[in-house]
Amino acid sequence: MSPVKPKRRARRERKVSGSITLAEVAKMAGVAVSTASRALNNPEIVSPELLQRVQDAVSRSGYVPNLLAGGLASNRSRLVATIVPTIVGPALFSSCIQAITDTLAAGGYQAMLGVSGYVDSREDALLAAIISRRPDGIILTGIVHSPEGRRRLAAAGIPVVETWDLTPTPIDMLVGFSHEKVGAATAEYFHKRGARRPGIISANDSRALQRNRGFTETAKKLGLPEIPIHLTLPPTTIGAGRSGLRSLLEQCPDLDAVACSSDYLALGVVIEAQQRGIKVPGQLAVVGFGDLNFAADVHPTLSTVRIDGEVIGTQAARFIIDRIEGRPVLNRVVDVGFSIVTRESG
Amino acid sequence: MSPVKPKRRARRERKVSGSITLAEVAKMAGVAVSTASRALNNPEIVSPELLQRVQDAVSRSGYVPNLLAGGLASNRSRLVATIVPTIVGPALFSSCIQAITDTLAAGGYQAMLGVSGYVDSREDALLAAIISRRPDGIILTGIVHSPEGRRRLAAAGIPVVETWDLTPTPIDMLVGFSHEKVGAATAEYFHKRGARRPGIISANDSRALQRNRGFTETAKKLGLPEIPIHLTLPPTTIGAGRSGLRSLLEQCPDLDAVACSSDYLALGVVIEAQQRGIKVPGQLAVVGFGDLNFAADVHPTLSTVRIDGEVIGTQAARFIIDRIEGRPVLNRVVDVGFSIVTRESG
DNA sequence: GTGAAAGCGCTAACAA
DNA sequence: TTGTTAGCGCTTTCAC
Repeated sequence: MSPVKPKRRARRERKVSGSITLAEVAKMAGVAVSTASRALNNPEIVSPELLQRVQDAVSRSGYVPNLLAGGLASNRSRLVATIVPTIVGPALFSSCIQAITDTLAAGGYQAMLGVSGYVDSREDALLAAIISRRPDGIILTGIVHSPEGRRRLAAAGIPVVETWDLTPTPIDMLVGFSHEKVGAATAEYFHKRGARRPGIISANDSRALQRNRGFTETAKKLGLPEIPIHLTLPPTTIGAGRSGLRSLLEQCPDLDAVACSSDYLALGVVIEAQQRGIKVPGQLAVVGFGDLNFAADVHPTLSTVRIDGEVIGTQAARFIIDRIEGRPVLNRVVDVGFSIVTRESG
Repeated sequence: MSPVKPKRRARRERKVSGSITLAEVAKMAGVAVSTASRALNNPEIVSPELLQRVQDAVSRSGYVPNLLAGGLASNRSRLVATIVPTIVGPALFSSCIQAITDTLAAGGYQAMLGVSGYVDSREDALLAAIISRRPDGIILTGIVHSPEGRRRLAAAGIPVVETWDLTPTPIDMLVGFSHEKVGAATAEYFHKRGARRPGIISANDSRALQRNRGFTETAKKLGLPEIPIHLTLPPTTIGAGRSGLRSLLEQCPDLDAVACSSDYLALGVVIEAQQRGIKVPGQLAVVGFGDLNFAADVHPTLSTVRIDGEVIGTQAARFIIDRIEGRPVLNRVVDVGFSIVTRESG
């Protein structure tokens, strides 16, 4: 019986990218593709001569590697996704994101920023889109609220770092600080400085609410009266601070201190107070949150809670890199703490 | 002669991703991979019954598509990269980026944000990293300065939109406004309102410098004296505005108007003026740039140049989507213009 | 409408 | 060291 000769199929017609491939570079350099690949990824294991020839071919051809293909083959994308709720609001995240980007870049990874918005469903969709791209790690600024999202993340088996928040049940790794302690410390701060009727102006987001809880509970222990709270929708603006103070004063004319969930709100409070002839800090003490770049430049200068976003970002990126590169991460939770910066406003 | 029997090689050992693949979904649904693929990407061409079976299998297995593989095979990544110089500085970009993200998401594309920093070499490196990921389009906020970068972009054959600037030689598509005209309009604005000794406080970046040029040239035509300029390094802050005014007043004590390259600077000028007992707008008119969210909330409210970042972002994203989807882009350059918002400060 | 299989460009196992 | 080649998981021909 004659052997079944496989039918020779015509070569499939496929539209190709058109750009230079590693194979072409290899041919130019007169080496095998694998050698060219090694020359680019592990130059130290290639003989100097061939290395040189490959590098020449690369620069002559203008070759740009296709990381989609590389990632698929190696199962490593060299991409670390960072999800932020917004880039509009609290400029507080900015230095953190910058630090993440820089630290990752230094380690040979690329940061990919995704903006989730404040809607849970959007966040889930973004998460799915991101996981589809098989990043080597994911950094979340703020917790993922939906259980669906958390499950997806856990299932993906990708290193995850949550930031800004010290939640009791992290998905994987965590770097942040205790919002409750910030609130408690602020209440003590006011109390120590003689305030007897403090209030709160705060964005209606979960982290700010945690700080409020810390504040009110401590205030109670210190024997302060019920704390009036004015909530405002994010993003926090100077305007919201102004109207917040108006509303708080209506509820409570003898207000003598305000804790704000952002420096923008605090600045708004100061401006509104000045307009009304209320002396800050004489009659009203104001403490903000974030130590944004203007806090030391306005008049009066703003007392505020300072968080080191850079430290958070750097640590988060390190966590991811360590995990990717197989180094053991002993302590999965890092508390970076905070400090209250005393300036003129309170 | 007996046919050469190809030696049966042992199956290669390869570490695999471990996650569910389309092949497994297909097997679960009892269909071919190609059918499963079609069910996900072109549901309308698959029979309702098989479609249902595939969808069931997807949800039962928790399948997450691998877009690296998909992108490699289809030569379309569904990724649009957006490069921003920074996310710290002018919050002006924020609404633009948000609009880009939203518009792309609505069209089924994902926005990937890259932060370039202000260093050219960093920008080039980022560009290379991004092109390696084969995005379907690239949106640049601000021009790419290095010729190397421009060449790379052109060579990549990826749709490119430049934004914020109306340069004479766009790489591809462009949406922005004329910074020179902004400067000219500001000079005219001051002149019309009676200023006789205007000055400029401005960041030392190319766009702000273009506005300065427009300002000084128009001022000259209007017969105004030489314009004193104080330059400051980005990012623009309230503090920089304050010291800027101090320095300008030293050079030129009879200053009666200041154009600032950002609202932060303008607010700093207002604060410094108040500290010195200079009346704004009585003795000093101040105009900012950006119409940031606080401009209407501070006291006095800030006159400023307003750019609609949302329009820019939406248009940029539309450009990209149209191009990707093969719709003809007739007009590759869009001027979105600007307006001067008159408020209390000038 | 469905299935088989040939790639996409690259990495890595294996052989030499 | 270097070369050969089998995949990575998917899309898209091509054939039925």
